Amino acid sequence: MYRRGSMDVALQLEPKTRRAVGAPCCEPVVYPDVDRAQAARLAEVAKALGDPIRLQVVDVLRRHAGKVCVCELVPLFDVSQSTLSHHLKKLRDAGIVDAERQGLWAYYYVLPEALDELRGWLG
Amino acid sequence: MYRRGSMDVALQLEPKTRRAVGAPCCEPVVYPDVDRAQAARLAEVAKALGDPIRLQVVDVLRRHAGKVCVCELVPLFDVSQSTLSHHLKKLRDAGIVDAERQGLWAYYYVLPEALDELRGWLG
DNA sequence: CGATTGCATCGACGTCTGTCGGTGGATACG
DNA sequence: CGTATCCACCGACAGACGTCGATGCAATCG
Repeated sequence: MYRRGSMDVALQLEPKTRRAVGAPCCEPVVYPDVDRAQAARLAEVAKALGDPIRLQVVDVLRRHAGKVCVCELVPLFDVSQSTLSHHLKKLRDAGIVDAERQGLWAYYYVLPEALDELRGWLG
Repeated sequence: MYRRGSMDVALQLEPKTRRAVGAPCCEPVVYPDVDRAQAARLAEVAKALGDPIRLQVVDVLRRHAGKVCVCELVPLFDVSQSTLSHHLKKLRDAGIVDAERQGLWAYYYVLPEALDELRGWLG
């Protein structure tokens, strides 16, 4: 529903010219707030990836191309289990991963759409 | 110098099997710390993009495909000039943008390499 | 020269974040 | 049943973050 072209902010940025003293530097440019929602969404995904541990978790899940048990994730990182659980929640909240409980274990996997959105914006 | 393949964490993630009680859930997996540096770098870039204003600033700069004066950026956002300057510094520190002073004005532009790195990791 | 402008930096503030140890609930084993 | 295990959640706490107004500084204008 977003994504019309890419994220067209549609700015009129004129090359700057000398201006009269007392006049403001630049004409104010109207900002289409349609894209703010998408910018907020993209930033949310980027923010979730903005921690080395979370980024590596996503990397492991993507590479594994399957569902990975939390107990396999924990020994990969030098943080406590509760901290890793906290990171996994952040990734879940950002819609980057999801989990599936299976008996005693929780299996995590990547939801590729969120990453695709970001990659799409990156070009 | 990084980038060997992509970011190969080279994990041995076996499908989980039933284990004996008293034994730990999973064998600890050695983690090659070569990739931690790259993960830290990617996370640094992602973190810098993890704010809606900064992401939109980068969007404007990329779309404009040229150097944009700070005074043209300021009216686009609902934050003070000092706040925007702070965000621009964050983007500079992350290596995503750079600036060039020209007389009284500062012109910002995107350094595409940082974004390329992240896009490369995203697949 | 003095005044003004564009921009970065400083100091302050409330909030968010990453980390931990501890706790609790659900499930599985014996 | 009791016990052990996996995992999410709950404080707590130090540090980082986003924001602002004020200040500083260089460059330009008159």
